[in-house]
Amino acid sequence: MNERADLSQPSFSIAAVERDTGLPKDTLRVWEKRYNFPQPGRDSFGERIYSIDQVEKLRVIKRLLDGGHRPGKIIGLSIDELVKLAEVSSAGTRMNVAPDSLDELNGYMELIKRHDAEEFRQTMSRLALTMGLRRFVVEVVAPLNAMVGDAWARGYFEIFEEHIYTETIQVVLRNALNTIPSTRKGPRVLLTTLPNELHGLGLLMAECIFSMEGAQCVSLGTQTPTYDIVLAARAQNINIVALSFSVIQSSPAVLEAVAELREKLPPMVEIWCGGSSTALRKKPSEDFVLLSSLESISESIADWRLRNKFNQQ
Amino acid sequence: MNERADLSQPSFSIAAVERDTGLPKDTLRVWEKRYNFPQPGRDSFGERIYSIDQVEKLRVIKRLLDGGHRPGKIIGLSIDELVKLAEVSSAGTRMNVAPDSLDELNGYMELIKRHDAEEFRQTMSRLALTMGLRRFVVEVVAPLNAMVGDAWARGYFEIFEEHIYTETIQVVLRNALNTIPSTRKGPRVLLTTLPNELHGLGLLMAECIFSMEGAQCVSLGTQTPTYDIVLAARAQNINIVALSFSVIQSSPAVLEAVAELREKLPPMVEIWCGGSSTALRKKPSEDFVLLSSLESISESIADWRLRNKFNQQ
DNA sequence: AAGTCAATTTGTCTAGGACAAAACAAAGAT
DNA sequence: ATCTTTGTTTTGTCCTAGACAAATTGACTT
Repeated sequence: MNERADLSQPSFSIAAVERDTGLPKDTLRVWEKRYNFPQPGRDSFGERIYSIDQVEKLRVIKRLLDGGHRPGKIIGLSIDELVKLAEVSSAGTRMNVAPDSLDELNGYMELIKRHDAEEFRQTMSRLALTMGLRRFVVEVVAPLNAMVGDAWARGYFEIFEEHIYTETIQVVLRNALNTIPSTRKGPRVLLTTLPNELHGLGLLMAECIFSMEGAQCVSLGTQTPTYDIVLAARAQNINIVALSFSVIQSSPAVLEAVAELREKLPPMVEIWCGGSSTALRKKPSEDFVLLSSLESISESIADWRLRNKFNQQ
Repeated sequence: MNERADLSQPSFSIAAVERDTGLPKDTLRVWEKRYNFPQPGRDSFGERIYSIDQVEKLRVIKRLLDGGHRPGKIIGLSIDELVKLAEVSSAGTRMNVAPDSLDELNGYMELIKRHDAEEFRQTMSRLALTMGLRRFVVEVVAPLNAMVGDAWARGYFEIFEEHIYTETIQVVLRNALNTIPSTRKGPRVLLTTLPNELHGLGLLMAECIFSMEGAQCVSLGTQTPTYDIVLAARAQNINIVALSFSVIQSSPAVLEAVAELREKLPPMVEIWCGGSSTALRKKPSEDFVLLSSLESISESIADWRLRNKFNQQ
């Protein structure tokens, strides 16, 4: 019950571990039996007490799991091997960044690491202005997201540094969004994520691009149940429902939820899906339009405009 | 697994109910045995399936529980009786609203209900400007939050309407925050919530007040593990860690987490806790400063300034 | 290459039992 | 009469051990 009762010997209850790692209690217990890790100690009441080392290893494991690795293969590895694995798996994500801009991006990373939050925020604001919002989102924020995620998995970034990064970018983007004059002409786009998906930054990035293309955006924030998306689409007279997915979700659940949504929504309302989730890319589906990258939002919007030239509201 | 498979007959798995109500699976199972409610049906695999009615009753019960009621006394009541009870209990919270401004507030509620999001946003923006940010937060946003929560618990608001409300207020507040010139003189305040607490609006409201008082705010967003709060406080040279709690958390877990934080943070760094959670109010604690209301932030800051007159940075 | 089927892995559910901590109620002391 | 102390009840969360569907993998066929 009392985690970290002592500074020298911090210990976590199973509830605390669930809270800090996101791994359900049931899973922690069954791993203990199946993979012999983690093997927590027991307090005087026979309840599990996890060490800080175990929790940290669990965090890295969780991250690799989200990246597509399987527990049985990686749980036995040492923390060093896990970290190395995290580096390898993340290398692919950064491919599409020009090598010369990589130096710049690394410079921004250092700014965060140096904990100069104010300087970082100003730099980002300036960039957003000089580059233009779209290029800023596509060429700076998107790759930085990946790099920050990597840095965390590698242990180079602490969670709080990731939080500061996320918060800062959010402020900059929201601020930029405010400067875009609202329109009454473009498609009405509803932006949200499904339940269990609480990564709101991708959503905000998408909203930036959509707004730049002259769409009328209505954001519901994260975690809207499918039923409520249908209700909201009706109430807000929506043309396009845009959903953002991060890696965290399991593939079939995602596809199923989208299929369900497709069934409930009027046929006129389109569903557009984007994000880094691999689930979307597996099978081309009639249910939704795949936004394979942030750039493709622009194309899809242009496409939509052509299709709806005559019955545009 | 698939909640709401059908619009006409939505059903929830135990995991879905936990997510939607905040009641842990273990608790749901033990209630079933002890109080004979909820009595979910079973699917072909023998797994519990909860009806929408049961989930809605559970939501009201959770709300009453957070308000200090006890399960054994209220679980047997009908949904109507529960709602009545909820109205009575929440009446106390709204006490501090002048009766004439109640009409105004109800007007804003109607605006949301009418799904005129743009109109609502403009109204709020205007209010924030004319009233001043502090009065706007204290006299409009805070009571509206409570009213929206009530409306939702009573089934008058859909989830998506609450989402639109939250999103809109967030935009307005963040926008207002941007206009406040940053200072280098006040206390450095770290704002965040503990894991499991994903209600970010309270945090944002607090940030507004803090900023208006000339504090230097660093927000980590929601859900920062205690350990990372300590790291962040060190890295950012923080004087005050401000935590926001909504009703969702269980009392002992909250107090325990705060105690843990107190132990890990340098004695110089103060912990200030606010929010609607009843847990904080139970026992006066040496561990933290209780912010009983948004207004009390101002007093506490003034107090802090006095105490730290000479060693201010 | 692409689809089908079986084997394996993996998460989450079930059951009933246990027990400490919180909340309450009743008796005692100031 | 109000405050402490005590015992009793309520309540949440943990435990074990087993089960099984869903997800993934790998081998086989088209």
